[in-house]
Amino acid sequence: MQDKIYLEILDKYSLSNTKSRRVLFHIIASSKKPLSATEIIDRASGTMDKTTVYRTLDTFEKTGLIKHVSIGWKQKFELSDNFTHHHHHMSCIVCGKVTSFEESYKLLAELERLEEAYRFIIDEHVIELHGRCISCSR
Amino acid sequence: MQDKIYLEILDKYSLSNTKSRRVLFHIIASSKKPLSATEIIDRASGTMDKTTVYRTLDTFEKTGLIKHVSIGWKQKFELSDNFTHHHHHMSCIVCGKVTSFEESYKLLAELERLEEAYRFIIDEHVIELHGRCISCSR
DNA sequence: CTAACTGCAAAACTTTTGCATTAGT
DNA sequence: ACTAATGCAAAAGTTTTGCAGTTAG
Repeated sequence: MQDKIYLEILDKYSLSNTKSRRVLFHIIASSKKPLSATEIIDRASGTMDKTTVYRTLDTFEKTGLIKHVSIGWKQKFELSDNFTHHHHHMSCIVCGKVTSFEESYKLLAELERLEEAYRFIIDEHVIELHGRCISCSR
Repeated sequence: MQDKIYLEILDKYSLSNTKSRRVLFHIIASSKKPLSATEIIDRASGTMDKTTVYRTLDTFEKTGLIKHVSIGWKQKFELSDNFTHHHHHMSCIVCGKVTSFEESYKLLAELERLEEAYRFIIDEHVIELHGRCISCSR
C-alpha cells in the first residue's frame, strides 16, 4: 500500500525509481520515530553517499513524500500525511520516547478561529509537546 | 523592566553581568522577530567571538532567559515567557512576516484533555503556523 | 584575589556545490 | 541512447573543544 503511493508520487513528478530512493524511502517508512538527516545518513551508509541522502530528502520533501517535524532542537523526517493520518508528536524529555497523537475537532476549530482573527490563511500547522511520559513522571 | 528581570535571573544563577551578556541580551530583546544563531553571531560580530555567542545562548536558554522556537526549518531564539506573554508564531511563507498570537483558553483545555488521554505530563508546547498573511494571500 | 568568563585556534560535524560517471526508462 | 541521478572531492557553513589570558565581584 505504501509502495503504491510511493510509486504514484514518483510517477507524478517523473522521478526515477532508483535504488537509493527505494532504500531511503524504506529507511524512513520503517522507522518508528522521525529521523534526523544524520541518523538517516548513518543508516544509509554503505548503500549511498551522504550527498545523495541530502538531495533525496530534499526531493522527497518537495514532492510530498516526506515532511519534516521539530523534535526538541532538531529537524527530523518522517513520511508525509499521504501515508499516515495527519498527526503530531509528544516527546518525553526523560526517556526520549515519541508518541503520536491526532488533533481533535475542537483543536481544528480553534485554528480556524485564529485564521479569522488574524486574517491569515493557515497552510500548515505544527504542534509539538514536550513533557514526561507516564513511566518517567514518578 | 526587562533589565530588572534580566539581572534577577543572572543573580539567581550567580552569573556575572558581563559586557557580552548585556550586548547579547540586548540584541535578542530588541529584535522584532526570533533570530537564528547565525543571525545573532552576525549582529554581535566585532563585539565578541562566535564561541561566546554559542556559550551564552546556551547559558541563557538553560536559565530561562531565552527560549528557542521553530520557524520553518530553523531554530531561532527569542526572549522567554519571563519577559513576554506566552505566545506562538504564524509565519508567512511568501513574505516571511512573523506574527505572534496567544493561545485561547479553549486551546489550553484541549491540551489538558490530551494529557489525560495519553497519560502524559506536558511541560512545554510548541504551536507553529505556516501560511499566507492577508497581503500575500491574493 | 580567584573563580568565572572570554578569545583564539583548531577540530568536529553538517550541508552544499561542481563535475565526471553511472543507471533508469 | 538520452536524461536524470549518483559518487566523489572539495568547499562552505555551523557548532564544539581545549587552553591561555582577561575580567567581574
